[in-house]
Amino acid sequence: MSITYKDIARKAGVSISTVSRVINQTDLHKVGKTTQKKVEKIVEKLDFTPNVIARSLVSRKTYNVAVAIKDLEDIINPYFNQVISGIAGVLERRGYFLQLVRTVSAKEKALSPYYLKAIQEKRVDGLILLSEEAKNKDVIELFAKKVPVILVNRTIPNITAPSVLIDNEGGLYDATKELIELKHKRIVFLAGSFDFQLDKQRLKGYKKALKEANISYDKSLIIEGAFNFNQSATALGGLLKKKVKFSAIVASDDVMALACINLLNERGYKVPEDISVIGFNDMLLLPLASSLSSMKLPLVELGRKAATMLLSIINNDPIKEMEVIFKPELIKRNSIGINKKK
Amino acid sequence: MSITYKDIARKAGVSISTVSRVINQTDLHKVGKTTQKKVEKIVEKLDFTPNVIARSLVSRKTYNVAVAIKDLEDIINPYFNQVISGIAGVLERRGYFLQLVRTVSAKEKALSPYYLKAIQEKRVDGLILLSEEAKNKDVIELFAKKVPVILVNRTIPNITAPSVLIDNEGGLYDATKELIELKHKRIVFLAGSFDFQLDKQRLKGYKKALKEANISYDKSLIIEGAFNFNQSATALGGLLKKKVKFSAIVASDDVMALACINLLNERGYKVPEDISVIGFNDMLLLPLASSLSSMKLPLVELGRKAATMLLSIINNDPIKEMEVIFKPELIKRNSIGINKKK
DNA sequence: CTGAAAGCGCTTACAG
DNA sequence: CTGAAAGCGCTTACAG
Repeated sequence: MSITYKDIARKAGVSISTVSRVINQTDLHKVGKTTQKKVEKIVEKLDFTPNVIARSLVSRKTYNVAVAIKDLEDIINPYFNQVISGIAGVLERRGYFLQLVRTVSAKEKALSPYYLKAIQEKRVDGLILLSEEAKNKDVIELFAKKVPVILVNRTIPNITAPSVLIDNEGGLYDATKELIELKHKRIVFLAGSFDFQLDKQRLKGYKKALKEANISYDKSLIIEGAFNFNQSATALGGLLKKKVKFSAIVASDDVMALACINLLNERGYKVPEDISVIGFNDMLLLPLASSLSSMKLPLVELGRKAATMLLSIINNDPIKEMEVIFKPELIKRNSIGINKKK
Repeated sequence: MSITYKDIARKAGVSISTVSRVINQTDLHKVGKTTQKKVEKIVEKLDFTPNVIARSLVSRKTYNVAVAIKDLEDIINPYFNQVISGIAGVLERRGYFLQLVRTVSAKEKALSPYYLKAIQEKRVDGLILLSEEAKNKDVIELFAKKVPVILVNRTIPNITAPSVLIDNEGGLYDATKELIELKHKRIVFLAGSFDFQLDKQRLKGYKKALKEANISYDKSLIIEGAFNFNQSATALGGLLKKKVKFSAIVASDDVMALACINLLNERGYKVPEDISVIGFNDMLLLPLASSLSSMKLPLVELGRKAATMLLSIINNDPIKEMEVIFKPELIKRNSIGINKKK
C-alpha cells in the first residue's frame, strides 16, 4: 500500500502528531529541531505526499474549485476556453485544482444537476459559474447556503452577487454606432438567444444606438443563431430568403459572424463591399484569419479576476468590489466599410 | 453543519449500516422493504448526497480523472480543447469528474510537478497525458506503480503503453506528397520543436516523400516555430531574410500556418499564387476562416477513445488494443496551388 | 433482516 | 517539546 503518517512516524521513532506538525509546518516552534530534521529527512527520502482526501475529511477544504459551463464540450468555444485559461492560471498559482463541470444535465438520474452535485458531495470549495443555464433558483440557494460562488457575465434579479460582468449593452451600442457612422441604416443583429440576459442587454444597446440616430427599429432585422456556426448560417439564410434588405450585421459572437461571412460569400455578396460585419469577443486568431472586426474583451483577464474573487471569498478575505465590469472595445479590421447603397 | 448518515439513521430509527446499504444499493436483498422505503423517503426529502471525500477515503476511488497539458493556459489551443472535449464527454457520461493539471512546473516549491502531485495526493484515479513535457522517467515510474495512465500522441521508448496515437509520419508524408504533385520542389517544413517526438516523426514523413520523388533534402528549409503564432512568424521571417528560396510550406499546426499566411501577405506574397501552405490538425473554424488546407484529425473522437481506454483500465476491464492510431486526412482548401516558378 | 465496531489517513485540542 | 485519543463521514466484514 501507500505510505502514511504512521510509516513516517515509525521510521522516525516519533508520534504521528509530530509528523503532522512537521509536514504542515504548524506549531513548529513546539517541535525540537532535531526531531524536525529527522522527520523531514524521511519525508524527503520517501518523496512522501499526504493523502489529500484524508486531510480534506478533517479540514473540510478540498483545494478544488469547480468551473461550470453549459456542456463540457463547450470548452471548444474560444470564449469559454479563454476565460477558463485565466481562471486556471490563478488557481494553479494558489495551489488549487480546477474541476470542470456542466450545468445542463442530459438524462441524469441524480437528484441534482452535475454542477450542484460537485458542491453537495463536497468535492469542491467553490464554484465559478460561466453558464447562463444554471437556474436562478439553484444559484440563489447556493448563496443562501453560503457556498462561495462567482457569476460570470450574468446577474440574478434582486441580488447583488459577487460577479464579473461584461458591458453587453455598451458593446452592442458601440458596434451599432460605428456601423451607423458608416452610413448603414438597416443593420441586422444576429443574437445567440434572447433567453439569455446577455443578448437582452445587447439588444438594448442596439436599440439605443438606433434611437440616437433616429433610425426606426425594425424587428425583422433581429435574428437568433444559438451561438453556433450552423444555426447562425441558417438564421441568416432565412433572412436572405425572405429578401429582407440590410447592409450590415452585428453578431453576438465571432463564430456566428464568421458563419455570416461564409454564407454571404457563397451567395455572391462581398464583405465589406456589399455587407459589413462585426463580431463579438474578438476570439483569438479567428478574426485575424478572416479580417473580422470585433468587440474585443480581455477574456483571460476576466477569468483571472473571477478566480481571484472566488479565492478571496473562500479564504474569507475582504473583496473590494462585488461586481467588476469589463467593457468591450471595437477592433476594426477589413470587414466593415461605408454603405454605398443609395 | 451538513447532513450525514448519522442524521439519516437517527431520523429513520435505523443504524448507519442500513443507511449505507440503501444509499449504495448494496446487499439490498438483505434489507427489509419497509426499512428501505423509510430510509429512501428521508434521503429524498433532505436531498441528501453522501460526502464523497469520506467515501473516497474508504473506497480508494475518487471518480476524478486528471488530464495533463503542458500549461493550463494551453486549453486555449484548439488541439487540446478538442481532445479534452472528447475526454470530458465520456467522463461525464460515466460519472467521473475531470481535473485539469499541468506538466510544467513554474517556480514550484513542491517536490514533484503538479500533475504528479494529483496522483500522489490520491486526488485522482487515473491520468491522461496530453503533453510531451512529462518526463519519460516519471511516466515509467507511474506505470511501475500501476497508476492508470493513457498517453496521447507520444510513446515511451521500449515500452508498450496504453496510448492513443497520431500517424505523424504518414500525415506529413501525405502533405508533402501533395505539394510535390503540385510541382513544388522547395518545401519548407515549419515544425513546432524537434525536442518532440511528433515533429521527429513528421520530419521522417517529409523526408520520405522527398526521397520518393528524388528531391534532395535541404536542411535550410527546416525551421521551428514553437507551436505558436509569434515564434512561427519569427522563424519564417528569418528564412525570408536569408533569401532562402521556397514555394510551399507545411506547418505542424494550423496556428503556425496562419502565422505564415499572415506574414507572407504582409511581405507582398500571395497565397496560394506565390506560396502554397498546408497546416496540421484542421482546427475547427480557423482553416475555414483562412481557406487553409490542413491535415484533419478526429480530435474529439481521439479524446473519447483515450477516456474510454482509461476507464477500462481503472475498472480492470480488458482493453482490446493497447495502441490506437488515428490517421490524418488532407483537406484541400484554397491555400495550395500548382507551382508556377520555372 | 439489522447493527456494533473497526478502520480509511489525516488534524487537533488536550494532557503531560 | 511530545504523544495518546477523539473524530471527520463513510464502508465493510462480522456477529447475531
